[in-house]
Amino acid sequence: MPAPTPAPSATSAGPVRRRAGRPTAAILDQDGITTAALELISSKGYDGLTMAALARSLGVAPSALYNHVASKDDVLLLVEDHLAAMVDVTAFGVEPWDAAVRRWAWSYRDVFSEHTPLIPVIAVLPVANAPKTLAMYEAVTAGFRDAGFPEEKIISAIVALEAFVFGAAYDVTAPDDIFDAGSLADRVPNFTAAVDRLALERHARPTDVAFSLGLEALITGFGALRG
Amino acid sequence: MPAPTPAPSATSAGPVRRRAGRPTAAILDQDGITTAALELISSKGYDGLTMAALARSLGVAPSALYNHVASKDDVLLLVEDHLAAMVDVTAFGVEPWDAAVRRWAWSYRDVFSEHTPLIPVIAVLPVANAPKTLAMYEAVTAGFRDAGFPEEKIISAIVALEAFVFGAAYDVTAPDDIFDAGSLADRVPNFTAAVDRLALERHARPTDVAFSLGLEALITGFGALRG
DNA sequence: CCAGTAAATGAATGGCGTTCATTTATATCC
DNA sequence: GGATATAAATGAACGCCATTCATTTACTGG
Repeated sequence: MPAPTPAPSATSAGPVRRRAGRPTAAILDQDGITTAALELISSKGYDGLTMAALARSLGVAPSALYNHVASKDDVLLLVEDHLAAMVDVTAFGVEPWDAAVRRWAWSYRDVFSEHTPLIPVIAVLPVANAPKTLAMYEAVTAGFRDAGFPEEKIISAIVALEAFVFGAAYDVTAPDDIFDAGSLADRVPNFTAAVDRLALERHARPTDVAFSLGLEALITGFGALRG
Repeated sequence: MPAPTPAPSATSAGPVRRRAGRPTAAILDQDGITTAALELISSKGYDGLTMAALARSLGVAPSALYNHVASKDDVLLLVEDHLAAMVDVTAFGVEPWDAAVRRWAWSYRDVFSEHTPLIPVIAVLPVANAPKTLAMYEAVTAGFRDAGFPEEKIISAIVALEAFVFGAAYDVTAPDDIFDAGSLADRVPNFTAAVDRLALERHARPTDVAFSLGLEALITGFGALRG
């Protein structure tokens, strides 16, 4: 009898109720799969994360994974939810609103800049199946509300900040010379001059300068919305 | 004798010089490949854009494509560069700076929200091989410079705006109920209340409200940097 | 007319995610 | 305590993918 396909979920809502006999000690579970996937990603990168490699690192046949996970995208969702729990939301309710947003956004960007292949998945998948991600949103929402944000604007502000964070996460992964115009440089003099001028500044990583610039503008702009 | 692999490029720098005899009328070229790819994307989506399908739509064997393109990523770069030319930069130098940025950013987001699978490619690939993309950057850079922007901040500001645009492009594609917490709703009361409150507003698409909110904050914040 | 060469072919390769009939091992019910 | 129900594991497929390469085709400059 074929095993039923599990519903897509980053964390199952506790153990499934048991009707009749079943093995006590299953080799696989979602936590183990998540851990193995994270180890594989950190050692071989996302190109190395294949269902076959994941199964091999767990000492199991690839098809066995499908008893615990509906698809490879479901594995990515498990990983995403694990990472969401690593985003720093502890400043909300402790530090002032602007400092809390700053800490959250920097940490959010740093976590996902190492995991940009997840972004297309996150952006499209409902949060209902990602409890830790949901917990992050809850903390941030409460922080905005307690800071006097009008309730109807909170989600929009978070969505805008998140969009900026995801885009900035990609930017971190870009090669240093991405803006080198090469042989076309003389066709784009203003752009080339601006790129060269920025290169003279030796303060911080360009990607961090850009992130700071945008984030501070967003914090200032959104801060004015508070009642 | 095997044909040489073409260098990755969104548009070759004119026809390759001819040493000896060669056919005058090649069936394929980069323009034709780009056009066929765009048609395929618009009819079948990015899942339907395979090298085999692309070749079939051009009446050619898949391997023939590799005489004109180095890889599938190279095809995506061709498509990206075509789309970059559709982004509206005409307001720079004509309308005031803030209005020009507004037009550019909205148009940039709208174009790429239909082509989010390109974003991971764009974010990593050097602009040297994408002349139309480079032309867009040139127009925007000149607009910032003429508006009195300090030269060392121009690229950072553009990068920040672009990050926001790319993230927002993903947001456009998200399902309407992406923030439905489902059975976990009572665990995240603040978040659920804010989501419900936003749903009461019936003015515009939520994704457009969030984009406008973020973009106006960025424009205001960056506008203050002008000399 | 011959030599040179870009462009097209078609077969082959290796990898991928996923499916499914089957087997294994156990916990509960009678 | 034996029969039963069932979740979990297996291993062999499947279809699709991007890409490679030896070979053929068709043209043109010398």
